[in-house]
Amino acid sequence: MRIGELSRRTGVPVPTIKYYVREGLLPPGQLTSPNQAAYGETHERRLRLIRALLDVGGLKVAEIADVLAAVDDPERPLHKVLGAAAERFGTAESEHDDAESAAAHAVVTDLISRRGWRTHESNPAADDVSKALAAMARLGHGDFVEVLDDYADAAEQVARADLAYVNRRVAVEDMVEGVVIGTVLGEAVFSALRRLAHVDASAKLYGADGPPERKPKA
Amino acid sequence: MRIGELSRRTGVPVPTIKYYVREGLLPPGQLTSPNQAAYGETHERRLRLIRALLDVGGLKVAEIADVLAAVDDPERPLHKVLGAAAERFGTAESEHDDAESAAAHAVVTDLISRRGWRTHESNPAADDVSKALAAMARLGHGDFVEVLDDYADAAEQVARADLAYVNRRVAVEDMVEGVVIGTVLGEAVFSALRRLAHVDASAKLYGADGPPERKPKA
DNA sequence: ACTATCTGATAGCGCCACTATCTATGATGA
DNA sequence: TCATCATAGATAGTGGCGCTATCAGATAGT
Repeated sequence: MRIGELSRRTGVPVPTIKYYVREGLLPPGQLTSPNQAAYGETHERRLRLIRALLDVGGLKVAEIADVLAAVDDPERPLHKVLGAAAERFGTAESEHDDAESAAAHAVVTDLISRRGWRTHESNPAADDVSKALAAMARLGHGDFVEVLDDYADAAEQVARADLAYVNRRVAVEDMVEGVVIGTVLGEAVFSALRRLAHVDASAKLYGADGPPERKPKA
Repeated sequence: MRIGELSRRTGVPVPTIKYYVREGLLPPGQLTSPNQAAYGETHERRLRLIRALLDVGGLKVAEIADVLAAVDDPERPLHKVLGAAAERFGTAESEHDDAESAAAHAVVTDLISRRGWRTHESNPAADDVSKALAAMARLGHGDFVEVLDDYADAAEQVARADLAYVNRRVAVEDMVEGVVIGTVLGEAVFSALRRLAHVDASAKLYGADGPPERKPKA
């Protein structure tokens, strides 16, 4: 298959495919002459994965490059693969070391130990949680922590479902790719389901006509 | 308070504050003379909300403008407020009408009716779900639909917790703002908790040393 | 009076995901 | 054979976004 057909099959413009190759997202085609290259089904599949991660998962091109490099490296432990994608926040950068951040960090540390989660508070995801909680606290929603356990229950349930899914189809496809797809696209699925469930819960709580009348802002 | 102090208190540079005012995210200060304006605590609070939505929630400035316009409009029904923020995907645009999209749409319609969710398949979030499922199907993960009910269970649980939280503090703060904060920042919290739970579930399933050895790609 | 600060306006910057254009080469078909 | 088309690889440009720099003219505080 030449690049034109790859483009036709996936709907990705030819210059964009070349761009992905330049950025290391997609391996170059097999050169058959100085200006002809052949692409196979692995290219097509990889290209679809890239577009899904971009369009549905919302990852940036550089993040996708990291993730795919991890996917392609058989030495890389599976649990490190997602660390490459997990840095959706600024990671460090704005190091608020105020009261809210400290309190939020303590809450997260407590949550992890209380639930017996086999992870460490140094996990970047733990920082993300405390960053979000600290932002909420600064907005006067410090008591959001009271629903954290409900959230954690649901997160455990989702994680169990994800792991079972990946584990079940280990022989069928490459497992690591399955983890990436399940994690990134699964997040998009869950997020949208949550919005649907919000509508439902709201309808059940307030009736079909929506919530009660509002008071104007102070 | 003048703009300099507002900037100092929130850590947002003065030109950025002016930019937010231009973009309609922040109301202008009360003019006390042709070139002096006074800002109050509502401005400070609003500014912190903007930064949280931007930094933690990952919303775009234009989306924040929509959401805040809805928040400030007392006529707007509460359940419409989040529609403004819910369009995190391209909404329509790439209207794949292939087999995968049709199948995914049917799956979502079935899920909604099967669970008795009081929402309609025309909800943009439903499109988001089917878009993600269709992308998965194209990647050979069509059987991800089998975990959808686990996801939906968890989503219902989260939604119930969110509604209970918002409902409980209705008198304390403005309710609509609480919904926005809970929804947007809550998503960030849940997403990070899910990543932590993944690590834990993976450790429990495979042992602390991570998953078994990998096979190289075909 | 003098300096720091302010408003409002306009222009520019840096990043990002492409997209356009070009040259030199090779494939394809009447 | 030869005209036409597609391709590889390289470089430059585009449009959107979230700011950021600079300026003129006015005011505040001391």
